[in-house]
Amino acid sequence: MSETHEQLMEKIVALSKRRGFIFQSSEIYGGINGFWDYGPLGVELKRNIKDVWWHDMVRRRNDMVGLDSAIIMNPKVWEASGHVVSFNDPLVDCTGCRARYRADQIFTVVAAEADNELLAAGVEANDEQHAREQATAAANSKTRRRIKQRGDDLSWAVFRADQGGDGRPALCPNCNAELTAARKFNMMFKTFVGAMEDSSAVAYLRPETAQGIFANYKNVLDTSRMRLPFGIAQIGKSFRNEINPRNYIFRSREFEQMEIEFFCHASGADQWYRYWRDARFQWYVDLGLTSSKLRLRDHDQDELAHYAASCADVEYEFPFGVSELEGVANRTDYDLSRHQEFSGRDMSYYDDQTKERFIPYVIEPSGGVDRAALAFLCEAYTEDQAPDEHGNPQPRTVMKFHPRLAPIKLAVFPLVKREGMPELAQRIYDEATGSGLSAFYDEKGAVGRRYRRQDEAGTPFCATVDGQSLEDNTVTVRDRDTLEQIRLPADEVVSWVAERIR
RNA sequence: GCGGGCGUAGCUCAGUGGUAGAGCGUCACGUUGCCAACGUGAAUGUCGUGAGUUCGAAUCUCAUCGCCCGCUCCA
Repeated sequence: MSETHEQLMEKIVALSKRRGFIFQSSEIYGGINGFWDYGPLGVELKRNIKDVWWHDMVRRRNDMVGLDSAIIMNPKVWEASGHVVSFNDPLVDCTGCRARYRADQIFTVVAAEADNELLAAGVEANDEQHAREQATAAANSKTRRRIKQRGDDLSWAVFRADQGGDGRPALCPNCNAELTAARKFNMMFKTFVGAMEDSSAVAYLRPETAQGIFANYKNVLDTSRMRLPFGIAQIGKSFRNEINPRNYIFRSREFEQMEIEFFCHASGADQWYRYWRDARFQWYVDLGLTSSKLRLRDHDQDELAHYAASCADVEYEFPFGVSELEGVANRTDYDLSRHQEFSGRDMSYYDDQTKERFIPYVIEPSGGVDRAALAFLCEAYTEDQAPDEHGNPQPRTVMKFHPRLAPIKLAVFPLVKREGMPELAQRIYDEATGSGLSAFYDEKGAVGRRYRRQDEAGTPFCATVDGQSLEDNTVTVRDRDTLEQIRLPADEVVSWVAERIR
């Protein structure tokens, strides 16, 4: 990350605090790593993101229904989902060069003839065969020749760093020093349900909202009269005990997800996968992430999780690097099959048309609300020039949020604080808030300063009551991005703004 | 978790052992008639937290918490 990118990120963080978008959690007690609070402007931004998503993905569609499932579920859910066993990363540290690795990706290869050890090396590899080849290739020429000569007479030992080699320590791929024993971190937060804090009372804070959808799939099917293909959508908090939260609100231990599980027949899964991948990408574009900073990246085959047939990431180029906003995956029938197996409940679907019974495939678009909020903050942050009272250009900081996402839609000012201007401005403000518009009234100080304050909050429109207003009942409306002003009848301002934030 | 950098007013930062500072912001009054830094005045800090050294610590030592960068990780 270059110096200027760091500085840009720092400016965005500073503005977010200064204007009340985002605060560190428990700041008065020194904070707590990986947790964040949203201030008055931040909560409006975040709520707008969720509202727009819910509107676009659920209410506007006839093939989607919503759900709000509990954060704490029966722990068996997480056994079925695989999180209890595999939602962890066994890690090892090098005692020599202090590097850290995922233990399941590190192999130690030992080749010996009788008691004479020819080769003992650590390598990064996907399986034993590759590990052996890589270790051999990395050895010096004399050793390579010896290995080739001796061939089958050699005894080989290849073991993974998290599985141990009969008491023999694993070796570092970088410096060949000994690695520490593997330590496991399950990333699920544990808690206890009820009065007894024993193993039978252990429960987990959900690491994803998706399982609440799968667990309710039958309930929804039986009660909503939905038929395939259809989706269930949910927005909610999830928790992951990240080893190392980083990059502001990007990787937090408590975060919010917007997830869809879209159920369909296996034969249509690939088509629906491509549909949702493109639709979700376009959603971000439509909300203002139009720059070249937004990408859609298909995963390579070897990058896929074991349950996924295909997967794509919507990525955004943050100041700290390109990172994932949302993942869209074809999860096949893996999840429902697992729940059928673990719960003993039938998860199949009967199609009256084709007389076919099957377990549906699932397409999962899974987005992070906080990551989206951060992307919109980064995208909105703009420094440009605006003229001062003498017409000389001055630097200006403005948050160019899409009007649908802007925390405040309309600010209302009296040009000066007298001659009845505050009264008319107040009436317009009351009408705005009364009709559900997020609005702000300000009569203090010079009007130019009030405009600039709203620029930092990202308010798209400012209405100003002036002397002429008192004669013909019109006001000026100023555009945040162009600074242009138009004159509108005072009683049309609210509907004019409402029109532009749909 | 390892290594490096950092933590002083709401924000950005100065202050290397002797009374806690600046700019911006905020608030009040005045001025102001459409785009920040006009005038006058005001508030704001256990110098991240806790211990230690010292006659005396923002400053030195240790611990701890948090932030940033790299490694690592990322369902």
